[in-house]
Amino acid sequence: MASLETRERIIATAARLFAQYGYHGVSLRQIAKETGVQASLAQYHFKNKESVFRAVFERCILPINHNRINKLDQLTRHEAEGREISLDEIVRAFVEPTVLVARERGTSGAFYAQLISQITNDPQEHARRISHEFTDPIARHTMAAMKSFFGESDQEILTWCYLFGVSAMLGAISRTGRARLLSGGSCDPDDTERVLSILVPFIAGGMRAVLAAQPKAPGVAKSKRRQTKK
Amino acid sequence: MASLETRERIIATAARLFAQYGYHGVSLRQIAKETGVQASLAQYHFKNKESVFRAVFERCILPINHNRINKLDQLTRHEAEGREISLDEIVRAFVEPTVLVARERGTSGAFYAQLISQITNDPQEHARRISHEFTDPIARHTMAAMKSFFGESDQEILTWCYLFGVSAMLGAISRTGRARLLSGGSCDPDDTERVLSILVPFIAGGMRAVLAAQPKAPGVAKSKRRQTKK
DNA sequence: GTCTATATTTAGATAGAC
DNA sequence: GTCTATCTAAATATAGAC
Repeated sequence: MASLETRERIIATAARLFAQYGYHGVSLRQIAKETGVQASLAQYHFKNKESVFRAVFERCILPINHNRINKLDQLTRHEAEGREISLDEIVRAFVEPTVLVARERGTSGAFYAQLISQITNDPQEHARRISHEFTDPIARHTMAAMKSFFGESDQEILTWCYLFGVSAMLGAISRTGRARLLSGGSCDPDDTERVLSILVPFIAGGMRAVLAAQPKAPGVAKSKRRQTKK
Repeated sequence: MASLETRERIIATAARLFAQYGYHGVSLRQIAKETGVQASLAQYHFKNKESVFRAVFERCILPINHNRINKLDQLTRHEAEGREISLDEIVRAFVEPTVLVARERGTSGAFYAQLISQITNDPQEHARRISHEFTDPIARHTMAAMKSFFGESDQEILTWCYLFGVSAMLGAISRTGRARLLSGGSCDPDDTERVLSILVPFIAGGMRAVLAAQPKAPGVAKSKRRQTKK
């Protein structure tokens, strides 16, 4: 087997195992064994566990971020051409790529979703480093796209709303079986369009309600803000 | 040192370590060492790692759940006495106890918050068992209190909204430093009243927006639903 | 690039002395 | 209840043959 092929196979196995058992729940030996290679070979291709995890997460997050940026930039272009953009459209642009990947069949998508879920709210150093490198830039990009709804000065509310939105999305993509269980079977986590049709208005509506509940900032003229209704 | 005292000290150390490094990131030996006892003593008090984790999580979740039930039942009583209850009040009743514990000073509250965050979206067996035992009952209790806002038949939307709300709360209590970082310092995660004043309308407003976006169920008379406005 | 072999640590768990 | 001692399994990591 060619070297590059082996590397790829190790990454695919690692994605599955890290998603299932978490960073510390998996050993390099286990990854090598389930890939069908020797442990020392995994250590030849990646020198340690963290670099395997980085490779896996990079594989997971790059296409999602690419997709998110494309959708956001497309909305920005439409706006420049005069069409009015709704907050719902921006929210959909930032949650849809992840939700779709999470429900892909026959790919590592479900594992990727679980990795994102693990990294996002984990306080550990290795998780913070990865989140900072791979997800902070796209966070800023998304927040910039939402900024005119929040008023230029309101970085605090914008940030909290973004973080609450991202977290809500994690509830939609993590495979705990809890939605089915608590709903008595009426929730179908695999029906992505249905999930998005609830998740998107939840996040966008939540943001609008927060804005409506805040006392208006004195220095910001009303005309400088976009309206928040659909 | 008395036996019960030692047991308690082990639990306190374990809470800190599990919160910091996750279930697989901690060994019994490490817990024992940092408690200042022999490893075999930890194995005398708890027979294995999972039972230590269970003891820690139980310690963490019982007072929070107790507080949540009290607040919800108080609202139900007020409603029986004729006062109209808002969705915001119910949401606050279910997020406030956790957010307050998460920001307590001088207790294990911050660690407890991180444990809840770990358990909630983790697909692993040990996490699912604990979540099922300790958090599903309170989830059903909370959803029952929200039911009249959603219509009796709409278990699906109610469940998704509850899960999105819980996840959004996790974004508010996990200590990743991301809020401060992305906001350029204007977010203060330790200002609990401020965080709640954004989190509560976010969740309640999200739920209202989801309800508003759904086509009305044909069999449910409008009079059977509570109004969803504040 | 892939393998065997091995050095070194650390893990979970138990037996038995006090 | 607390300790020492120890078993067994598994981890990371490296050296060196092919």
